Amino acid sequence: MERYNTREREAHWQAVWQREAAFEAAELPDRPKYYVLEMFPYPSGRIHMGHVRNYTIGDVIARYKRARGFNVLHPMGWDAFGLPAENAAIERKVHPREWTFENIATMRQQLKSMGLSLDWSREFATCQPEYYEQQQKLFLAFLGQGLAYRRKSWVNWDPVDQTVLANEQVIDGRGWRSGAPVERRKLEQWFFRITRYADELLQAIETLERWPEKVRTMQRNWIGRSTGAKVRFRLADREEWIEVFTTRPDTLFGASFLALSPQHPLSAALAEHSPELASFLEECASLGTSEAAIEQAPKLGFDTGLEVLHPYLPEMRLPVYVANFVLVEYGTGAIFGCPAHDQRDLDFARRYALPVIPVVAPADQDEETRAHYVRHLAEEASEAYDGPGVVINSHFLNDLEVEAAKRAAIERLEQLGEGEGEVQYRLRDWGVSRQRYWGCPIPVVHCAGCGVVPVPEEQLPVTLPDDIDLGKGGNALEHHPTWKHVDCPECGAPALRDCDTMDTFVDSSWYFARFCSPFAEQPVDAAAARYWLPVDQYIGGIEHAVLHLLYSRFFMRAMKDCDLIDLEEPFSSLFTQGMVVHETYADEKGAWLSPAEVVVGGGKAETKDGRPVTIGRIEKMSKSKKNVVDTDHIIASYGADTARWFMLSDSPPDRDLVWSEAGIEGAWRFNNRVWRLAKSPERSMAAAGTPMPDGAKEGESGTLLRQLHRTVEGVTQDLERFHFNRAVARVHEYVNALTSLKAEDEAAAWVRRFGVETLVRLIGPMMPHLGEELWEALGGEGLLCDQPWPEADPVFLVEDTITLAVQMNGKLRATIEVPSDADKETAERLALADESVQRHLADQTPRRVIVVPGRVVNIVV
RNA sequence: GCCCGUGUGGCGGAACUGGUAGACGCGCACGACUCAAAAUCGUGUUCCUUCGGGAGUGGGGGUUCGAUUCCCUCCACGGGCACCA
Repeated sequence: MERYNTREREAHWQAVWQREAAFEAAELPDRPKYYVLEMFPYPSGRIHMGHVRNYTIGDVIARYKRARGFNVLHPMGWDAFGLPAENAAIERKVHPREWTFENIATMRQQLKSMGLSLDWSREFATCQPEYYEQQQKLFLAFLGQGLAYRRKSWVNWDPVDQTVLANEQVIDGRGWRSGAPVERRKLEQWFFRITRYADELLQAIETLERWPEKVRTMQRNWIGRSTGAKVRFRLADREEWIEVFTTRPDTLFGASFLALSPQHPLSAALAEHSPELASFLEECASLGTSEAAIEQAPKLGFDTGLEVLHPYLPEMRLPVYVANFVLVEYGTGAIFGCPAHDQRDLDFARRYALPVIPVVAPADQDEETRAHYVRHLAEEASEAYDGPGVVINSHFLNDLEVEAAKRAAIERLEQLGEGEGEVQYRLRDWGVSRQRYWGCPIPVVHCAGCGVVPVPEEQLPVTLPDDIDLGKGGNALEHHPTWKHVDCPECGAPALRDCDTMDTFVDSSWYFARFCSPFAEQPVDAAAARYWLPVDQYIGGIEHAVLHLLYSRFFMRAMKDCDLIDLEEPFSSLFTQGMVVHETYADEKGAWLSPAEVVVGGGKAETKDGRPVTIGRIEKMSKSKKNVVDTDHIIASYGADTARWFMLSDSPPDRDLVWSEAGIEGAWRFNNRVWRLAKSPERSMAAAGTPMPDGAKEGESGTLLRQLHRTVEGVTQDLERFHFNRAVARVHEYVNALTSLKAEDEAAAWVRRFGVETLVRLIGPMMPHLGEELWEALGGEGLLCDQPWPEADPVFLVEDTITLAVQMNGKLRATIEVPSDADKETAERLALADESVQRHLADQTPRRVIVVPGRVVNIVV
């Protein structure tokens, strides 16, 4: 039997699409646009199954929207700066640029073999000077607006590699590469003022209706808005104040101490005159920052000997501690401790024998219970009470509910001038400086006389030097003999370039906007951006739920404030797909085995030479567990369409997809089945373009026609809702019906031909190569990718008769055929007349009959 | 600890707004074709059953004529955040 040669035919159609420039987009103002984008890949080496899934989903949407008449933009590029390139350079002695572009070449080829409807004419890599020049312009624009600024900040410092580490690069308090204990250092760093938009970014989450609720929640939590008060505690004996932030001003009368962060400026100042404090601060700095270390670390403090005055009770004095659990980054870096109603404060108070003063009690306690509650909490409890209730022991706040007490407390603070209501965010400004070579250079010069001087626009781009020695560790740009030495653009005196590069998240925060006009002389061309943006459908992994997606939202606002774009929200609809996972295999010694080394069948597995294999957990594909399936191998064996079909068929796209050999085999069978169905001559010959014969609506042909239109309707709905697995199931059902159409008359021949043509149109977005192949075989005009989407004819969506379920007391007893327009009385009469119903009814009289037209008849006895 | 998800056959999963649970696929079994195998096609496949039925969507309870769907509660798994004052 003739077989479908995927390798040859898929390559053929890819070449045709390329030759015809089928997917190159242009701005066509009279047509509705649709911008679909998948998160662009980091060129790490090769495409993995996660990419295949991501780009398959995006391509289905792109091709479907194109068929629906949209002017589709579907571009691709490379997130090409980053640490792995530098590591490869060190390990393999290749230049990061060379390594990166080799990977890009490989991965581009792999993506092309998937048959994606991408506009390759817009391709760029973020490491190209043409791209990062524009990014440097953005940086300078931000600088001009006060959105980029410089300040000293605490960083994770790797003393061996001589570099700053991101939080994610610190594992159990040690540098991820050097293994050396990480130090806290204060360095001059560049920041983007994302906090300026904290409230706006939070508010606007409500408008992102087509984003997953999960992502919206994560962003809300990340921004972390909390309302409370700033309170000034005056130091006894000095005209100085310590500011604290609290969300519980209602518990101020329960305060028994103040605590400063070890990094609080006052802590450092005091340590200058106190060796004991200095050594305590050192101890705090050396403590691990890992989760485990934090969990186990006791609450330690150092009594500074200072005292502050209570803002409401000037006669009351509170001791000031430095405490290891107070974060410098949040609030003011200082807290007041209310042990009765905060667990951490209670732990601390018990350790240092500080007073515990209950000031909130659960409402509706009788006198005795309350007395017991207060005594217990004050004297022995190890758990603080942070529940609701009424305020006690608190002068003017007494008997108020907690929320009312907060308002009253703030009001009094403001009257006294000792504080005011305030909103705090967890969100901090975005530190973008990286002491790395392979990134976008920060376009400023440091001049002894003029300070920080922006590089003038005509001198951009500030390009990375090629002759670089990455072997020395630390910042290679810093070590470069000549690169950093320039004349100050303002005064002409010898000056130094900023040797830091930008965080790679900067590169990905605006690339989607650049795709609208990838070769423009400014970051974005206003007309192109106005036409294409926002991205209508963005697709990617949940791992970017916060950083990338939040930074991009920030960037659009920042660019808007620089008059570079007129947009706030970059992505109107977001879809986060699940991971591709696979069984893990281990041999008798516990060593991991790759799927290629294992033969699986009937729930058992062994190696190819017959040794026993243990089937382990299903996990994300990873090199370390060896449960990786090679994409090239799959595409070479089964073709891209089969891989795509399988990606869509088994699981809903937002859940994890279990890759299985059996699953891909099933998709392969279906691929061939459709090919044979459409290729068999008796099905494709007759009836092209002729009007529907009279008899087609009757009998077997009529049944198939109705199913055809139902399928079109259903698949359309499914694709709109990202229910690809259901669309696949529907197409399966439809193919089953189409194959079993037995009639041989003229009407059947016509329906068969029309049925196959419709099938080809429906599978086009999902299996595009096979679609083109069969479109051609059917004698279709032009390319399938330019054909309109089939329309369901409502006439065929209504049935003459419907099946009605008949229940007795909610249990199914029969099904009956009734005319689809039958009224309640008819349905009830037919149901009661049913033989099976009569048998179950015996002598009983129905007490009640509920008829839901079109659904069910329930007889209650 | 707090905040989200998710629990349905041997497996992946369907079931729109409370109305025939298990669509479709995988796997398995049997059959057809074949000298044989592969491929292909067909039939069956939730469990129990005395073949009348009965049970069943993580467990328990509730609302309803009727619950996978709504409410309460507990359990398991997954994810996010986490000394955030």
